Amino acid sequence: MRNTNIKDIARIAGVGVSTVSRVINGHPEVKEETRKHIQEIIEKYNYIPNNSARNLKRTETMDVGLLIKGMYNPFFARMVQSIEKRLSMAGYSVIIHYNIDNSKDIDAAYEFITEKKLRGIICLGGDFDQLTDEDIERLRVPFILTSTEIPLDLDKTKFSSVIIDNEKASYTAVMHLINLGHSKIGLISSGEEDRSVGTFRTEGYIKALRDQQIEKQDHYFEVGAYTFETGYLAMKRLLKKASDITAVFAISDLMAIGAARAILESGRRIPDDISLIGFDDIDYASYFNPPLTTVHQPVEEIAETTADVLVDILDEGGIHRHVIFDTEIVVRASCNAL
Amino acid sequence: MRNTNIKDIARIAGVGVSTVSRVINGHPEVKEETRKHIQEIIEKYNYIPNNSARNLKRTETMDVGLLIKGMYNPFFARMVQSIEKRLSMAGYSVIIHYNIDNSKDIDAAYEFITEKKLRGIICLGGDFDQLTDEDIERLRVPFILTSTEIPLDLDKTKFSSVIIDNEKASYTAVMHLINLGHSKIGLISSGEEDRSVGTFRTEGYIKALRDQQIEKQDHYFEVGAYTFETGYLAMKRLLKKASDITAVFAISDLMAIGAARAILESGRRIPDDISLIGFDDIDYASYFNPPLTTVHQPVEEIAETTADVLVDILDEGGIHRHVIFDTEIVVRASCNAL
DNA sequence: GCTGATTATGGAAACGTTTCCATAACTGTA
DNA sequence: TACAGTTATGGAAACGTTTCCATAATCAGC
Repeated sequence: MRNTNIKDIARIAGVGVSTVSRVINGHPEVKEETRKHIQEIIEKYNYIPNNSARNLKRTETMDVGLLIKGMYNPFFARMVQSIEKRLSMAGYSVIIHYNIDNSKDIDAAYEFITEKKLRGIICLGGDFDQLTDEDIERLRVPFILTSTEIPLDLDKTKFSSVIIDNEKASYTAVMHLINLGHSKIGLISSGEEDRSVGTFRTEGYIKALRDQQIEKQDHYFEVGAYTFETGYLAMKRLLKKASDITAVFAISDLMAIGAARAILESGRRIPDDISLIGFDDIDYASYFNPPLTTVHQPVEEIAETTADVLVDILDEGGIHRHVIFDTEIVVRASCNAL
Repeated sequence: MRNTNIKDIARIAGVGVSTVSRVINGHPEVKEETRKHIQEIIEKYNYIPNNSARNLKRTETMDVGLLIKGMYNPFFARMVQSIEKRLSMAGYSVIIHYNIDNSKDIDAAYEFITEKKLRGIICLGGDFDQLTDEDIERLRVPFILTSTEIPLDLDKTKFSSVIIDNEKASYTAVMHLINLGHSKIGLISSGEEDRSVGTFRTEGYIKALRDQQIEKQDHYFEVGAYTFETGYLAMKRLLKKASDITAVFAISDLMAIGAARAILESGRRIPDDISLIGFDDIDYASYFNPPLTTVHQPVEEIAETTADVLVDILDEGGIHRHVIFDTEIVVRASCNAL
């Protein structure tokens, strides 16, 4: 059975197709009476415009892409939900895609956009250090980065970003530990090279130590990949080679909680023997035992802003912008004064 | 600048549009030589077919919907990722939507399908107890349920489901506690009525007690909503009115971990004073302190099967089916023998 | 009631595909 | 060489909209 189309409605209502089209799209130049009449017919016959035809004619879709880097992560999951909510309220369909193979994130974005004819794209995480102006130009649609680091030397008017200052956030986390009297502070960071989220959080750690004239020890440093498992493993290595540390900063809550397991397994207590601080402030953090002190990211605001920026550009012809959110330490029970 | 279209390619290649179309769609009746030639032109000009036009002509899209019930939940987040992976490999775009308002899930599904012209829909969670055959008929596209309970008296040939036996799983969890010597067992379930996931898990609890001739105590029962917070609050109430319980079964890990916080805050220890068992086996369960004994759901297999069923129906004309996965208790450190 | 301006409406082209149908170009056989 | 049968190709209609342009209807001012 063929679906009813605009012609059917026009015929039944005894008007032209253009008038029906105008009613559907809320154009003002239709007589109130006619509008009502057509509206009724539409309701009665349960008519829903064909999106493909619409998109074809308009030469654009109402689809936006959400490219998510890496494996499952509760912080990202939270972002996805809030972004979707906002975007769908604005009438857009959100097509998600996880870039889990190792293709360059920018290439994944390009393919995603062209293949699905997306109107815009939001990248959640990912590594864009090698990004060039040409890469962005090639995309042809609004490009928004979030939860990642943005490269230097890029034309800032050609893309948007909604991020935090990772170095600063990290600095305050380590300062928190130092203020508590710690100087033997382990670091569980991520293994990336280039200017990534991980390297900036590492920078913050280094800077805090330097500012406080604490000598940086290379063997206090270990690497994971933002998961429980890798945090656990990194902590085990750390405990073996740096058994004198009194505090640990893990650059994600997942890794911090993984590390906690290793600490506990070794017979040490948190925070009595080792203080522990994480990063993100995912829900898990406050419900961990002991409740985890961590760096809070305003995930809800970040997500909403990210979506709003895209909608503003798409619907209102807004310009690209770069917003940086503040983070704050939320003190719970996983750190002790020395 | 207009995008290159099939006519451009045809003109440049010196062939008809239909031949180009045949090449694009891999039809066999094109001479190898011609195919090669056209292929080259396509590559050279970076031509990508317009999906809207294609969809319009074919009168169908390549979009499938993923309707997610309720707020952020790590179990669902995990499912989303695996389902997307599978579906996108099969060439489908996955449009997500969270049904967070209180509209009936089946209505949300209907709107989602018609509005976006979806080829099929997967519902993650949600309440479908009032579902009728007519509701499903109205959808007109393959309808797959997962992580929910499916109503009785429905024509099973008209939809698919990929689920677990909630009552049985719950039964084994409580039996585990009973076998450990517990008889004063608190229950933190969900507040739904009807035949929902929560009621079935409650049923399993009741059945286990009955089978072991343990009298059911109404004040051992509390209600939450699958979140840390509600689990915490439920446990606080439970502790107040049923301070003699020696074990608690929470029907989701999130609630179990929330409950753990309340137990710990009250000065009691886990498992020494109170044994605790959860449900789902999210990643966090094994990294909680103490590691949480829980009911393991094979989330990866469930997700993959769900996606595969949909693809099979869509691409191979497969029939609807109903698969039930086994669960198992994974014993960790949150339960003690009495 | 006439004019000119304004408002409301209808017709048809165009968006970029796919596919049916017709025909051209080849094959192999007699 | 002629023919039927196959294979390869091209043309054009159709999918369901939106929007431009033309025209019909209405209105205000005299």
